[in-house]
Amino acid sequence: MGRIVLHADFDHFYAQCEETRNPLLRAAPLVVCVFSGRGGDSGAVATANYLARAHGVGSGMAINLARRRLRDVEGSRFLPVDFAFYEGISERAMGILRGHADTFEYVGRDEAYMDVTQRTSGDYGTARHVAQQVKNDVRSALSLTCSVGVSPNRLVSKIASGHQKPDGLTVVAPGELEGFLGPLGVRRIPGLGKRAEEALVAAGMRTVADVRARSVFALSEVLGRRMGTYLHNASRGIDGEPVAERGPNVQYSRITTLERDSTDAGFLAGAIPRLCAGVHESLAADARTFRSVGVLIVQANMATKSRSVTLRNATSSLAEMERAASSLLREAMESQEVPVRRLGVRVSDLGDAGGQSSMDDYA
DNA sequence: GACTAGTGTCGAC
DNA sequence: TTACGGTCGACACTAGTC
Repeated sequence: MGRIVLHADFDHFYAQCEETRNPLLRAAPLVVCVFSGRGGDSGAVATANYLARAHGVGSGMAINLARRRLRDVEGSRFLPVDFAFYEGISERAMGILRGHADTFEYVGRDEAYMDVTQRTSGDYGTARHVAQQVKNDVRSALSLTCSVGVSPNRLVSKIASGHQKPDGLTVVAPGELEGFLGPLGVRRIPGLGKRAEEALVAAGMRTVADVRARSVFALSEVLGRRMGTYLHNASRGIDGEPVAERGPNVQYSRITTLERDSTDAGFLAGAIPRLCAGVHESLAADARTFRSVGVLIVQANMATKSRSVTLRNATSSLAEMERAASSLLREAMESQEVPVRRLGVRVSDLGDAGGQSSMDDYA
């Protein structure tokens, strides 16, 4: 029996959350923003509803640019993100999705995979009903719409869920894989971003069908062996990755935009305690230890730099994290000529605190 | 050659 | 005319070591 995998993706999730709290927001363009610490409209767009998207506003865009695009649109609203509120809604949504899955995989606040092979006995008609039921349950419990893709694997279901948005339901049965994928632009393949797309277009490949026409060797020449092999399979709708419960984090980080660009090591060091405290809070909540500490620097020209160090022993000590981060920052700043815009701290090489570590370490 | 540590880049959400 | 978040995962590449 072939597998059947669902992928559910909530439409412009943060904007929809805001709309459930204030339904009047549905009537006009809505932009949910991450304002940086610099005041004014410094920051980026997290998401926008479909009325805003119709004016060319989308995720990742500078807030200022979004303002310009909606300058003449009456009633446009710009709201700051409220992650705690979205998280609460997400938990309830994920609970509903999980209830419809044999195996459930959380991907992010607004996205999940569900293996439904057993409960549908591998039948696509039944799977379509399950997908519709998922959508109905989410709508009646939370007043939210989501788009669902159904196919033999994660890869194609993910592409399918994005095929008809918002509120879509796209089923791609095993015999329809190549016909479904062929006309799509290469960028629709997950994991393939702007850079890879540019490289493929330069090599004469715009659609998935174009990719399929090339050998795995030709693709590897353009994108490297690993990506080439992945793309060769993806263009045929081949993906053997199982739906699996998410494992623990492999890293935790905090990054902040500084009040002003600076090369002053002392000023930058002032941000370290708060960043470390944030990282440590997440670490403590999950009872994890760390062995590697890193600092991240985003320069005023947006180029990035990082420095990291591996400690002798795993630890959960905030003081040790701060010491290591401060020293890495000092070291990085010695050769820093371009002003720094954003500063971050990251820990990795994680372990379980378990019983071997005293809770004093979390102090 | 195998392995590890460290750095930088890319991509998803 | 520009403008630009925060968090996480993965991997390419290099250098050093054995």
